[in-house]
Amino acid sequence: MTEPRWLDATQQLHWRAFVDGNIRLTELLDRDLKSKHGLSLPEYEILVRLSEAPERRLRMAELAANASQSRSRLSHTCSRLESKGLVFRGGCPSDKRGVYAHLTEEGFAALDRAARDHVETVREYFIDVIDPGDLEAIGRAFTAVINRLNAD
Amino acid sequence: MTEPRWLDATQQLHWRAFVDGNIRLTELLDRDLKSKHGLSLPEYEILVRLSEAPERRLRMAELAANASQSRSRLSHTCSRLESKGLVFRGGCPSDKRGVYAHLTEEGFAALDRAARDHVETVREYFIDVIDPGDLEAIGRAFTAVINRLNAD
DNA sequence: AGCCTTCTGTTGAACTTTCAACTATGTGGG
DNA sequence: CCCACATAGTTGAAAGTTCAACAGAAGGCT
Repeated sequence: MTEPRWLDATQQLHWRAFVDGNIRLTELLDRDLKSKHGLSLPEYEILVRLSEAPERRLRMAELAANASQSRSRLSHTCSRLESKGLVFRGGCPSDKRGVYAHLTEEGFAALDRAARDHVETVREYFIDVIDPGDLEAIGRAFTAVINRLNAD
Repeated sequence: MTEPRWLDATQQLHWRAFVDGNIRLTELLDRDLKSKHGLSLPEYEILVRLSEAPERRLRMAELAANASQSRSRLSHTCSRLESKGLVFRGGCPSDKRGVYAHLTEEGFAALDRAARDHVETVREYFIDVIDPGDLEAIGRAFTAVINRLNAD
């Protein structure tokens, strides 16, 4: 067993700031959406992906991949969203195994309402408190992380 | 109702890269710890805080605050860690309501083992794939976020 | 065709987190 | 001292997530 390459003091400081800030920011955004719109952050993310898809519908597998959720989890979450009337599921003609999740009109309206508040909160606690250059750095860095993850 | 200040295209790109990369990175780290050491990321975080505290013990409330968990959640998580023998709870002499969570020797050893793998994974998927300057930017940015959150 | 393997999505059970009480102790004011 | 009120931590049930197993359909091979 070789000695691991521990982070140096500065790296550690930055990493920990990220871990802490990230947890707390995520929690805040989740609470904010829940209290104002009855949507959890993962639910919100699903609605966003659907709203951006052609015809506002996506196959379950693709939606799961876009939202970085397991299929099982998406299945459960979709059932909840369906019972709220924000989403409905329809079959896929070309592949009888397939299922399309569609955003309903009501779902689109709910997303629109939620997004208006959400963006305001994201600004208030993130965008507006950091340096524009640092935002670019974050975008660059996490794009690199995604590429690294995709390389597996 | 005023029109919200939507993010511009570039801000949106960076923010989304962060949201996606962050989810996937967190998931990877969690899975990695679980499969190799049977610890979830939140459990790991708790052990880390305890290991750094004087005498490797902290009051429940303080531990909850450090690890950004609710008291209730910490209580449940601690029970699990206790049943694994990694933590034990003892009373507080000066405040009879109080409870100290202590890291056991076994807990410390388990944390040490886990940390060696964890740091390697953090490097592999984060530290080593991003620019050192971007890491600084991330540290700076999330420190600002934390300060903003604390201002409430 | 028949068979075997892979892929899609769902299901139910186990586990974790959240939420709303609740107990017990501390604190400050009359 | 006594009371009301705040604080520490726990609890159990509800809600959400993970995990393993499953049914049905597609694809490929002989």
